[in-house]
Amino acid sequence: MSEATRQGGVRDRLLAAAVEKLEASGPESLQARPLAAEIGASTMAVYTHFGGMPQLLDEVTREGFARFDAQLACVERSDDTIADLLALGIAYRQFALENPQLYRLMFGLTTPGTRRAKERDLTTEGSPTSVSEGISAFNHLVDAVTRAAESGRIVAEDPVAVAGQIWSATHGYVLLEIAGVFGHEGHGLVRTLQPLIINLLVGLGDDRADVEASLARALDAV
Amino acid sequence: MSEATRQGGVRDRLLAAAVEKLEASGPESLQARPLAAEIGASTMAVYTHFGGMPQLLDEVTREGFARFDAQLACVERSDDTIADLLALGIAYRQFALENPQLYRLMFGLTTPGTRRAKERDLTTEGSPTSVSEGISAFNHLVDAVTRAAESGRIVAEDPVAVAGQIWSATHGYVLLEIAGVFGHEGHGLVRTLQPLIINLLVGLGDDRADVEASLARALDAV
DNA sequence: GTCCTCCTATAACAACGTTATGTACAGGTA
DNA sequence: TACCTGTACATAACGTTGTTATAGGAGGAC
Repeated sequence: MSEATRQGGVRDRLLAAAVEKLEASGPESLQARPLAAEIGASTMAVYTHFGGMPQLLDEVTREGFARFDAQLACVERSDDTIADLLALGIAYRQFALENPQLYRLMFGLTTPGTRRAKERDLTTEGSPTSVSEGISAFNHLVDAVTRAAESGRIVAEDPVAVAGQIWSATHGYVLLEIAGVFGHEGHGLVRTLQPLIINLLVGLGDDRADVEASLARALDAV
Repeated sequence: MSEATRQGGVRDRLLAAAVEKLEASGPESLQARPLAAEIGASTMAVYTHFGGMPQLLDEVTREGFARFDAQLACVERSDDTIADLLALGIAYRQFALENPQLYRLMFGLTTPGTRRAKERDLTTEGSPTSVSEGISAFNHLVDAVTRAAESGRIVAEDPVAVAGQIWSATHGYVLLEIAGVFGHEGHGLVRTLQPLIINLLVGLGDDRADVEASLARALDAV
């Protein structure tokens, strides 16, 4: 373990290997023995550094939200608040499609493969810590909605509720796209997600032509 | 096994026990030994009747879609096509909230707890059979959208695409509600789902007051 | 040097999915 | 009736999983 240990602690390398392996081979491949072997350590490393596989999964979830938050924070702001909102949605979808396994784990949709983690409650399965951290990523959306409302483009008396609506729509679409419902050639994006968000924003008070112009602007900004 | 065998075959009782246990204790509790013991049989019953735990999970998924389809089929039609559409959404949410574990399994969001089912592809994880059967349930929505478009309430040149939009929104909201994001007192329904669908339908061309009237009608019909 | 603490490797345990083996019971054929 | 065939079942075993117990070793405090 002489040279392997050099690049970061055992804990960090274990966590990094877990995140990578999750996306590569799915959650059921996150097993204590192969994971530890991958970084040249023994199984005990999982228990001394995390306490067990469920806690390691929690840390993977936390790491996922951190990356998610970082990616959403990269979205720049312009004077077109709707374009900013749409750009946020584009970044949201991009993260989910690039990290589908991580995305599902983050939102409690992945069942922990660990057998003995039966104490988890169903309704709070998003894991208590991860939900509160997920709020950080959610706040990006609330901010964008608030700015869009302040700019007069949409009506949002309750920005949190409006953000919840947009979140629901995007979340649902992204999961269905990951599941392959819309086909694998990106047809779903222009046939479903873009019209969905456009229609929703029109319903929220914006003009359709203005939304489409903002969408074009957001797509160019990528 | 004298009296236990009487009520239905071993296969049916095994499947019924699996569905019940899934909703009661989560997917990781679907284990061969306890399941077989629950109906007074030995573990081999799982293999003679299903071939293994993954196939049993597939059958549970199929059963879920059958129940889902049956529940959606119960929604009656009226001359208010938007009210019918909303009633379908109400039934959709009701099924998902009453069978959250089954719902997540159906849409491939639950990782099979069985370790050796590694051959599953990520993009087709909705499982090949279940997606095609899920289309049956989806067709209820497409029909409702088509009728709403024909009645002139909304504009839907591509009813399948519009149905996909409504599906995405409802699916996403329901999953977030199951995850407990909107709190557990049903605030999410009136603050998020109802405004979301209303705004979406307004964006699709209907009048806001008409949508709200139809929603009231759909809620009364329950 | 001595002690203390943390981390680690090895080995073992219970439980899981799965498979192999032997047995009991059903239905057809003579 | 007697025999054969095949399906369904119970028992036991195998490999792998998460986890735990135990012993060994590295690095600082005094």
